[in-house]
Amino acid sequence: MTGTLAVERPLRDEIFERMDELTPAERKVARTLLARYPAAGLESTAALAGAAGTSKPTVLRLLDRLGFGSYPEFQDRLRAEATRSMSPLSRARAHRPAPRGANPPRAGSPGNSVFAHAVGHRARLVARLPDTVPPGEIERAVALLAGRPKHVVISGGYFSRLVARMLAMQLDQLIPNVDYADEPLGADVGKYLRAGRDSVAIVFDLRRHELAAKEVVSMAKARGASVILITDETLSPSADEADIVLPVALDGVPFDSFAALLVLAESLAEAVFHGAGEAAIERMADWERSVHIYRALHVRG
Amino acid sequence: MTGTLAVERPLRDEIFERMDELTPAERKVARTLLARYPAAGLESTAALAGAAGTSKPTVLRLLDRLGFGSYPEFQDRLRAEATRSMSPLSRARAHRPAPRGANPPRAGSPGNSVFAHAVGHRARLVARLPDTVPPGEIERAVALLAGRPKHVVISGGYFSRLVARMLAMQLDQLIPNVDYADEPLGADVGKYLRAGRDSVAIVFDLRRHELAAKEVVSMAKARGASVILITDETLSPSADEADIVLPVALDGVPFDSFAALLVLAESLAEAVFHGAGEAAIERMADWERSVHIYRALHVRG
DNA sequence: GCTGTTCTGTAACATATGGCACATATCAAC
DNA sequence: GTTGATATGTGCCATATGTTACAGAACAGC
Repeated sequence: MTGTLAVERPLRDEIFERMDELTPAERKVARTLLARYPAAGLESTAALAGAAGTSKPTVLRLLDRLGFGSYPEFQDRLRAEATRSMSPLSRARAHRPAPRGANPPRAGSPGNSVFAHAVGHRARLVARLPDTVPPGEIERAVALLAGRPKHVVISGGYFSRLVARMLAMQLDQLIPNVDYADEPLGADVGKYLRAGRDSVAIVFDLRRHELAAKEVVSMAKARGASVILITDETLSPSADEADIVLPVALDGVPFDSFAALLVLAESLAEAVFHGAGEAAIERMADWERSVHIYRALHVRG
Repeated sequence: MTGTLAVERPLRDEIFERMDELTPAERKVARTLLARYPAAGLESTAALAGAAGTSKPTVLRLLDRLGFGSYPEFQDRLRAEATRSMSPLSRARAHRPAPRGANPPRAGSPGNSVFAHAVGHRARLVARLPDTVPPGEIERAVALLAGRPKHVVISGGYFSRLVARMLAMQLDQLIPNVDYADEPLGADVGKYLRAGRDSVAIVFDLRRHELAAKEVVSMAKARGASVILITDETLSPSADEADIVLPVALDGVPFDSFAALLVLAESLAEAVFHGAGEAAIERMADWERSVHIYRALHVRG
C-alpha cells in the first residue's frame, strides 16, 4: 500500500543523463557530485559548492531542478542509497568471483594468463566508457568541433601527450587549423597565444594532475577559447574552469591503461567526422593526396 | 602507480567487535548505527542520539572511544566508505545484467549515437584480441623480453609510431636499455646498428605496409637480433622474417582503430612486468625517483 | 547508611548551516 | 550597440549543529 515501491534508480544515473539540461555552473556541481559519489553530496552545501568551484545557491538551484525541496531531503535520498549499497546483500554480490569470464585463464601458460588478465581488464575499461562520459557532454564537444571553429589546439601531459597527438592527427584530417602543442608552456606557447574567442582547446590531464594542465587551461580560457578537458574519474583540478569535461576510467593493477582514453579520442574524432559532413570528406581527400606526395618523397622504392 | 594500498576494514566490523567494551547507552547508539549503516551516522548527532534513545554527548563519547577526534571526522570516514562501496568498480560488479547496451541510443541525439557506435565497435575489436593473437606467440614474446635481453629497440610506421613510443616508454620503466627509434632508417639508425645477438627489435607495421618496415626488420635480423612484429590481420610482408608475429584487428568504418593495438602493447608490458619479477620492480622504483626529479625541475610550483 | 566512581543527560554557547533576497554578470537577439 | 532574459555570485539571517561544562543518577564496595 504505502512507501517505496520497487528499488529506486540510483540518483547518480539520473544526474548523469540530465547533465545537458543543466546550466554551466550547475553542471560543475553535477560533475563533482558524480566524481565523488555520494561523499560530495553528504557534505555541506558550502563544501560541495567549494569543491565544484561555484556558490551555495547554485547547488540549491541544481537540487531544485532535480526535484528536491531542500538540501536535507537530497541528503536523505543519498543516505538511503548508501545504506542500500552497503547492505549485506549487495556486499555479498560485490565479492563475487569474476564478473566477465572473457578469457578462461588457460592452464599451463603462466605468462599468458597474466596477459589475458590484462587484456580482459582493458576490455572492461573500454566497455565502461559509455557510463563514464555523460552523453550530453559528448554531444556538446562534437558540436563545438564540428561547428567550424577558427582554430583548435591540443596538448597533454607527460604520458597522455601521445594520445593527444593521435587525436590531433586525426582531427587534422577532418578540420582545418588543428595544432598540436607538445610543450604548451614552452616552445609551443605560440599555438596557445594564437587562440581567441573562436578557438577550441583540448587538454588531457590524467592521474597525478600536473600543475601545467591548470596553467594551460587558464591560458586558453583567458584568451576566450572554449576548453574541453579530458581527465580521469577523480576530475582534474582544472575541471571547474573547463567548459566541457570528459571523464574516462584508467584504473588498473599494477598499471593504469590508456585503452579507454584512446577509444574516447578515436570515437570523438569519428563523431566529428559525421558532424562536419561534406567539409570533412573534402579535407580528407586533400589529406590523402598530401600523404601520397609525402610517401613518394620519403619512401623511395 | 595506482595508490591506495590495502583497503580499510569497514568501520561497521570494528564497532561490532568492540560492542562489549561500551557502556549501555553507548551500545544503544552502536546498535542503531549498525542497524541503519551508514545512514544513521551521516545524520546529525541529535538525530542519531534521538534514534538511539540517548543524548548527543553519549554519541560523542562513543566516537571518542572509537578513536575519532570529532563528529565530522567520523562522518568523513563514513562518507569515504560509502563512496568506495559505490565506486564504478564495485558497481560494475554489482549489476551483472546489461551485456553492453548500458546507454540506450537516446533518440534525438545524433552526434552521440555515432559516438556510441564508434565506442561499441572498438570495444569489440579489443574483445577479439585474444582470438587474433596466438597465445603461444605472446608467451614467447614475454619470455624474450623478460629474459634480460642486452638491448631492445622499438619503432613504428607513420601512425603506429605513437603506440610504438608508448610501448617503449612502458618497457623502459621495466627493463634497461630500451631504445625508441623514431626514424629507424634516418637519424635513429644508430639504435639499430647497436643491435646484436642479444637484442630484441619490436617493429610495428600496419595496414598500408610501409616498405620501410621490411628494411628495418631485415636490418635487425642481419645483426642477429630477435624480431617481434606487430601487424594487422592481413600480415605485413615482413612477417616471414620475424621471429614472433602478433596480429591484431584494426578494421573499422570509416576509420581504423588502434584500440586493440594499444591494449596489446599495454598488456604485453604488464606481462613482462610479471615475468621480469624483482628486477622490474627495482627499476620501476628508480624510474619513479627520476620522474620526481624531472617534475621538480620542470613543474615549478 | 555513606563514599567514591562511573555513567548519563541538561543547559548553554560559539559556530556553521541551509536558505533567500538582491545585485551583478553573461549571453542571445535585435 | 541596446535590450531582455537568463544565469550566477554576494551578503545576510534564523536556525540547527557540534562541543563543552556541569549536575544529577546509578551502582559498586564497605
